[in-house]
Amino acid sequence: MPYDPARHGPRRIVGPGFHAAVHELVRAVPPGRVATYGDLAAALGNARVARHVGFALAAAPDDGSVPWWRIVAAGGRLARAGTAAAKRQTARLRREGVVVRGDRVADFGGRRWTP
DNA sequence: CGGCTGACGACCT
DNA sequence: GAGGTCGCCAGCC
Repeated sequence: MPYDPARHGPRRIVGPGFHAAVHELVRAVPPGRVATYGDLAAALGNARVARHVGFALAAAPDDGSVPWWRIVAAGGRLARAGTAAAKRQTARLRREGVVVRGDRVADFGGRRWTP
């Protein structure tokens, strides 16, 4: 289906360096707080590229310089629930005082942080 | 240059 | 709630 502004809304270009831009934003999330993929995508100018935020995190260095564990899916859900990555994320969040029940962040409304 | 690969989100049945 | 569709596009080969 071709792009149709009436159906799909205004097209916005994310542009090159997207991963780096995501990493920058993620570094700004304070400890004990969480942000969503969609929020970061919106902050980057295109709410539809939430997926790419995820891809950018997958490519992020896992050395602590990018706190990827503070990024959750819409509604406070953990992405990739049940995987080893999700377990690691849960452990790291709890270490910061974030309560996680099952695959969800408790009190998501109060924990949510947006750029 | 073409094809493939994806940490999502909104919406539908 | 559970499961499927589709839009979205940078980065890597």
